[in-house]
Amino acid sequence: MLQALDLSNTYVDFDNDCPLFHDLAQQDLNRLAEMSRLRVLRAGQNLCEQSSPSGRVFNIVSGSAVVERISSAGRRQILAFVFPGDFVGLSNSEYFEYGIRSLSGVSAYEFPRHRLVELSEASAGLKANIKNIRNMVLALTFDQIFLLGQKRAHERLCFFFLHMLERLPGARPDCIRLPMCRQDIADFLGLTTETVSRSVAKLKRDGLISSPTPQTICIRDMEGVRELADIS
Amino acid sequence: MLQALDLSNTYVDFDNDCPLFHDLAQQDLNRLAEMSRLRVLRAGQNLCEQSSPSGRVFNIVSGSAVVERISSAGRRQILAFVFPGDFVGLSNSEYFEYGIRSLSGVSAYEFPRHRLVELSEASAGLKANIKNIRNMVLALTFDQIFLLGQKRAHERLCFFFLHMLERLPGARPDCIRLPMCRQDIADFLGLTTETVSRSVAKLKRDGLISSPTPQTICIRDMEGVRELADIS
DNA sequence: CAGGTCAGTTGACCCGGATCATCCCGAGAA
DNA sequence: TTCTCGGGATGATCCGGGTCAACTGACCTG
Repeated sequence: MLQALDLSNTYVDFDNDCPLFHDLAQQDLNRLAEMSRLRVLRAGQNLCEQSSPSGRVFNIVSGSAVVERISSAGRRQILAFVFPGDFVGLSNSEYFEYGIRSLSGVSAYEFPRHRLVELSEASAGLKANIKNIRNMVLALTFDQIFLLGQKRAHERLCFFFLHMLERLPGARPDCIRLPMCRQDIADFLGLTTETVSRSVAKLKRDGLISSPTPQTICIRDMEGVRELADIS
Repeated sequence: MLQALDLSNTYVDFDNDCPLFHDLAQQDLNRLAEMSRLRVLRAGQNLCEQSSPSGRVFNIVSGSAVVERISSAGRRQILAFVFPGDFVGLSNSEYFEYGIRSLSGVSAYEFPRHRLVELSEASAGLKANIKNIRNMVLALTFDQIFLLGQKRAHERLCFFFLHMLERLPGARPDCIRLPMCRQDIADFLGLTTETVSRSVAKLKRDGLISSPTPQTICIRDMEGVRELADIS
């Protein structure tokens, strides 16, 4: 990982699996590498602050982070969890409408937004990738709106586990290692930590999941979990 | 309105106030007119069906409609209300992730998505407009996620009134004419009709609003309403 | 080892909003 | 005029999840 810090190196570990870099020509990857800057954060630090001037976008390399919004009344809603390969910061209002905070040690490439946009005008591949990311984000937010508006606590949990299964690198149905604490899950699902605990307990009791440690979830009855999650 | 049906006419009432057509060259407007088709719907009809093949986008000319998602369990969440000038259908997955249903008589221009995208590649103005719309939509969905995850019933109502004040053409603080019924408001805010009624009653009692008819809302204490809405 | 801290769980209780039922009222239709 | 019908309001009751507090266990540090 350390050699990635050396930006003078022509080789940069821009992963082809990641939506932003997927199927790009080497030339585009080089351009991206030139304009990028690697940022390394410890747990609990901000990649960007809510309401600060925007103009930068990020691609997560390692670790995990939350995209969160905090109101003047101090209430917090987590808009998304982001993991290695995820691209964040696309909305281009003048100021960030959210903060991005690391859950663990995080490293991420930071790009000046206007330069990335310029390059995307010249590269059909990059442009298509950004478009795909935009659409994915919008689809995810629609799912979340439905979840918050219509689902019960234990249904939200089931949805959350399936969501993590899809998005968390390395997650498998029989072993999902959650990198976030109960408070983060609660603030993502519009619940409290107590309700998250109780809902997990209920799902365990009903034999749908097991949870050897609080951070590990094993899906026991995928059919049942899917049903409750009510995937449309 | 009827003459707009005559698409052979070089003049088409593409309104400059509307985000899609804003500041476009006459040449672009003409191209748009060529590829468009005017659709006229009665109340309760669908502009597009959830899960049907997508590939079309819409610009509302008159009337109002809802963007809704209905789950297999039959629960409904309204993702947005759309009004004259609004542009809908941008997300380009293969199938519509939502249905668009008219609340009243609606007329709307329908564009083939791929042709609109092609034209946007050639027209900087159109491209910028579409980008702005995308960003607006994303900002709105973030607001809605925060609302559904964190706010109380009467706070949701206050937010809703301010939201309508901004988005509903012709709305003024002392007179907001709501084109949707209580059930629609409830399904937008993640509440029930009864709770909507009771919350409106409470806001009236507290002197924040008045409501001469169920469809008319007058904001009496803008400061108080803003406070409760907790605009970030 | 004791003591402190912090995440998570569990129990007791409460309350906001859902549910169910009834009533009201304005718009048509006969 | 009367009847019906559908949207909205209101009352009674219930319950899911919030609130508050106590407890547990892992992991520190002195």
